[in-house]
Amino acid sequence: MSPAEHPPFLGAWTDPPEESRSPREPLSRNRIVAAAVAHLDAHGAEGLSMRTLAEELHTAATSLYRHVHNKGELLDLTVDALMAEVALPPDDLDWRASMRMVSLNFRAVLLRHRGAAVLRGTRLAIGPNTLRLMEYVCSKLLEAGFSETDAAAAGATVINYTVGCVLGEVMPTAEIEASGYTWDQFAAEMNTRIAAIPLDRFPVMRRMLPMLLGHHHSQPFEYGLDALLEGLEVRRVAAASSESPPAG
Amino acid sequence: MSPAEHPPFLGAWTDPPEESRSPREPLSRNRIVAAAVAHLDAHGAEGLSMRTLAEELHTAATSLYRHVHNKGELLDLTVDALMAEVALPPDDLDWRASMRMVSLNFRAVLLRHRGAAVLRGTRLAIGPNTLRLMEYVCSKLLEAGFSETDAAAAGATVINYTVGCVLGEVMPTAEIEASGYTWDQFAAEMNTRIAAIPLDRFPVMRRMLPMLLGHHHSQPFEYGLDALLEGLEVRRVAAASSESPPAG
DNA sequence: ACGCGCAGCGTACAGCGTACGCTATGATAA
DNA sequence: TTATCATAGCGTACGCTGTACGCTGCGCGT
Repeated sequence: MSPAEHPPFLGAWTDPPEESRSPREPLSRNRIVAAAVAHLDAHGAEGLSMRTLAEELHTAATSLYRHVHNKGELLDLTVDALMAEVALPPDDLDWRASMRMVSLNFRAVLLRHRGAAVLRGTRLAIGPNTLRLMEYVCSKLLEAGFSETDAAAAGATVINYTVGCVLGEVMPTAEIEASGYTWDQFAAEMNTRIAAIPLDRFPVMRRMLPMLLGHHHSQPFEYGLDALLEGLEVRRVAAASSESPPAG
Repeated sequence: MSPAEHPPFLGAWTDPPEESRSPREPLSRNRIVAAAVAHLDAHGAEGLSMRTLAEELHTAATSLYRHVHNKGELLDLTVDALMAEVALPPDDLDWRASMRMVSLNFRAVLLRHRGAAVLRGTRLAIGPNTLRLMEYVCSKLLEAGFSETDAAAAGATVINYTVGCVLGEVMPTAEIEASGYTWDQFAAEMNTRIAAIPLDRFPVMRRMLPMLLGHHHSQPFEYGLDALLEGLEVRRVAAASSESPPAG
């Protein structure tokens, strides 16, 4: 039973490169999704193909289809998997602090996974982790006194605002990475592109575009978020007081 | 010179189907972009290929490249072209009414062109029409008394909120159209999918998901928009009063 | 009348998602 | 132990994509 006993016409016995001796843990949805997240993080939203993904998993492209109906489903699973990373605030915070924190955490996760963030903007992926997040947001709003209609609107508002902002923040940097520029080169390029456009039709933008594109830090995001929450609070107390006016 | 004089071995003389007698107006960026918008409106974000687009223009695919560097540029031009449709409010409105109106108009345009709306969420297209819109928003905010930093943040907030919401509204309907379901079938499908998920872990969502997905009307959007504007107003007056405190 | 520039196009290629059917492996029944 | 069978994995192939390249033929300047 020693290796030498194998008939030579089958070829010299060499250990098959390593994968069949430690028989490589089997494929699974989770392993595939994890690899997809990693690939998106490393190489951005473009250029994730079933073939390259399979290669990273030391597998054939078509093998993936045993675990995933099609690429679309894989992307949806990937988006939902990301949502699991969003930490939910502790229970004792009031609704406003909770929404603030969940929005910031959400944004942080999306910025940590810029490639997948674009997908979250584009695809409707309602999986368990997404539901967990929305469940938290809506129930917190309900228990704070928002009506069902208002809670739905307010929750959607917070989430949509967050996603919209992250897309706005991610797109420029995605563009930059794609073009191989540095931030400064890109800013210069932008300036020349602005200068090229009918010259003085946009005096304000000429000064402010860098500010609008260069969301490196979270200050503008928080500015809008806090404004939004403040407005929601006003509506909440207004609704609460008009709900039981005879008591007044 | 009558048609009958043409030598028969070239085939019987029939008018070349019509395109070479009225020699079809020449290709141009504008014509291509217009066709792209039309195609996106008619067939959704998926399935816009250079070949199909060329076919609609009675042209070969590669001819398009005489007027457009690549597909990406075409998509950017398309998005920017859409922005021209956003009507700007009359001059005499105050900043809040202006922002409200520009946001509603913006949303209306994106909903009118659902296919292209997804692109606006994904691509960074800074063309003249986009700049015109941002120029208006920012200058209105500046003249209302926002500082440059705050105007940039507030403007970005309004725009990003609008885009984020529209994406949230468009995605479900896009999903529906793609799957060929009706709205009711989709709702039912969603309910079964929710029911399939670990059953009672999401009691709130079970009731509220239809509300969250079924944004047929603009009420939730306006709810959040008005809240946002109210919060921005609070910040504006606070900044204005703290800017000249010695006068108090 | 001639020549040239350039819009338009035909062909070709690499890469994509994925349907289909074979193979080999590991669990189960006898 | 041997025989059976389900199924994970894979090789091949098809139709589609974006687009590089080089030809063609029309329209304008001379």
